[in-house]
Amino acid sequence: MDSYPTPARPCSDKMKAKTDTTTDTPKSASKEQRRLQMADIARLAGVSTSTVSRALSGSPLVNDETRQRIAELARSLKYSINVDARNLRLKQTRTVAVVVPYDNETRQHLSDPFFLGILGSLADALTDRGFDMLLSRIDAEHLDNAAQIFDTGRVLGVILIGQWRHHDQLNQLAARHVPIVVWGAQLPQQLYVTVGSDNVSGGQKATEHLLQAGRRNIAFFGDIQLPEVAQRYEGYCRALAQHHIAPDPALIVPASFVEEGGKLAVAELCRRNIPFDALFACSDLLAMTSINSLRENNYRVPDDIAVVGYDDIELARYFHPPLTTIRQPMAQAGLALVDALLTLIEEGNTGAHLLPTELIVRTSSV
Amino acid sequence: MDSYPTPARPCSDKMKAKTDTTTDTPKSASKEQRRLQMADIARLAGVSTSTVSRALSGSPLVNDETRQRIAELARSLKYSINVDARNLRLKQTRTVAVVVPYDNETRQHLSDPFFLGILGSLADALTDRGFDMLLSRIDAEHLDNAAQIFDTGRVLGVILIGQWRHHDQLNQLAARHVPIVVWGAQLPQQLYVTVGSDNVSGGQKATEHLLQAGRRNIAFFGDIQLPEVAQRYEGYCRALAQHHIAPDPALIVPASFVEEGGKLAVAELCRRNIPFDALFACSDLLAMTSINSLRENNYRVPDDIAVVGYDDIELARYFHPPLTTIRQPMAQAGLALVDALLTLIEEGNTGAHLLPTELIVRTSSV
DNA sequence: CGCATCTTTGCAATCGATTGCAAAGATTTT
DNA sequence: AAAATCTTTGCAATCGATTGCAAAGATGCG
Repeated sequence: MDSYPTPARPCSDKMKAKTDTTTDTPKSASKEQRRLQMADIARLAGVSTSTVSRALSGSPLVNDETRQRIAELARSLKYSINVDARNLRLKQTRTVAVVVPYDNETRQHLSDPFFLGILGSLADALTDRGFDMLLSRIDAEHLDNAAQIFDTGRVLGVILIGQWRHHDQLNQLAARHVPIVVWGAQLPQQLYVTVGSDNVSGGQKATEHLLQAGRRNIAFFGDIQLPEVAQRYEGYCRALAQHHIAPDPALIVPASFVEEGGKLAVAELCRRNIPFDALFACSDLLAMTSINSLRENNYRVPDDIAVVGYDDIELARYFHPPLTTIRQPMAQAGLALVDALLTLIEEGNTGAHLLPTELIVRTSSV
Repeated sequence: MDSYPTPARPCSDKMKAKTDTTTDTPKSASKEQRRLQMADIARLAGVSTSTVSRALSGSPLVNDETRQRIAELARSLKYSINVDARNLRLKQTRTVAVVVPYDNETRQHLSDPFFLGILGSLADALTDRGFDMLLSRIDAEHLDNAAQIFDTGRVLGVILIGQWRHHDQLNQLAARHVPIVVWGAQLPQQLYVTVGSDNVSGGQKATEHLLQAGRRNIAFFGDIQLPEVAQRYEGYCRALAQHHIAPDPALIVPASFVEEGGKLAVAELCRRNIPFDALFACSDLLAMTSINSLRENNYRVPDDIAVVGYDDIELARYFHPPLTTIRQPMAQAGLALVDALLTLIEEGNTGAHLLPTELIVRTSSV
């Protein structure tokens, strides 16, 4: 592995010192002016860099009038402090890593609208709190690589969007004291912090809603290997149990979130000729592709098949028919993830955070 | 403005020096071990930091066997280099800023699926080339604030997703030699680099397609204040002109990209009782919300009104009816933006980049 | 007027890496 | 065996900021 690339443009200290004594190199200085630094401000203000540093950081050790002058100068020259140097000296940073796993097999990159939405919500939450956001992608099969970005010291913690099947890797990270918060489901023996919606009650609400509508053969579309989906499935089973219905294994289709998941799942049900009158899909995307397939197979939605999705992505309401779904509070999600990370760093692990879900009834189910 | 916050956790150099001579402070050292640094590796390997540095960066100046040993040690201890320190010394960075404007009035944050998609595509392109991505948001009315992140020295350039109406501000940035590439339309007297799809030909293709289908009263939905939309409008006019049709001002509705844009636009047309048999919407989102409104007003799509969108977001094909649209090549977009930025930095401004558009015919128009 | 106190500033060490140069050790040449 | 060369390593300066301490200047008090 080529972890430590050779620097592209070496620079010679001694040569620099030489040219310093001479006047400006005419060629490069003409266009590409050197970035402004604190020493420049100091020179122009006739003070030392100490004073500039103190002035700009609001230290009481500097005369008010001096501070004004320096601040004005810095502003007028559009000087911005070199954050790398500052971070190095202070051993601190205001940057948070946000990591999005991608599935190496399906090459599915950052495409699910729900995850993209979370990203937007995170950008908002971090910006509001004055943090920068370093976005990166990692192979979903090696979530533990998320630690690397932390080890480089550029970020104070990591937010990982998507838990996948790698509970163990995440536990290892937590054991190494990597400050990490994961969007996903809370699991037993979990050392890391999760933020996620209450999947069990979400699944239960969706199923209960379909049962209330008189449906009895409710198909479940989703990959139970994924913890979040597994919990939604548990909610599904609970709701059925309350109505004294045993879950029918034939109605459980392990549809993945990939592109044609819904199509394949519907085809599977049709092929096996299994009667069903409702469908709970574990994501809105899955619900939408499923509805399209149902339509192609001459099922009417909701008349023949009532459909409930999950997520409440923005387009759910614009779909035809508008999608009944379980809303995960996206705006809250970003805030909750950021707060969880900051709390983790300051106070240690305070456990998992569950966000409430809400049944949004539109016309795909009634 | 509070641009220079006071550091939260000051650290005393002299005190550090004192504790260094004593043994470990039992309390803090027990759990929160200090981050590993090059000096540690050097000490454990029995060499100097120079050698470690050279070994990890693959310099030929170090003995192969020594390099092996050091590399192995670093790997086993999961040592990662401190990127801030390295960047500071080398005066270089492998980080690119990606800036997404948000509309302060509508508080519309990062929600259009197309922009989110570009983001994903950028994340891919940057990761592939070994760059990190620093994501931030700025007020769309002050695009020039995008320079600030560059002035801090943390990024080698800026990619701005969305041009809005602020051609002038962007030109100022370019004049200041901020390396910036903008997703948007090429305009006259443009100093900065843009990457965008060929909006004129895109608009033309969409309109031509509707004309071919025999439609004659084609409504145009979009905010012509935005350069990209203006160009699509120009394409619309050209196509009409080729068929000797004069654009009818009554059919031009300045729908914005906000949530209920389509609904309002359709309502406006209905209210004014203007006959139309086709609709070209300047984004898929707009097309979708418009179709929903049309349906509520008892128009059939495409029988009564043929609709063409723009973008070809993933959900366009899953919509009902599946959306005819102009595809902007999203995956290419990320690559093109990154390449344009790198070229700009290395070779200076080489002009605007136009990506081809493609008419994707689905059932909303035929 | 002299000395103590307070306010304001600058010097210099420091953060963790990189690299030119010098020098030690190994190897070859004469 | 001595000199020349090559290989490998370490020293120390450097990147741009921060901050403890010392010191200069201003002010107050007896």
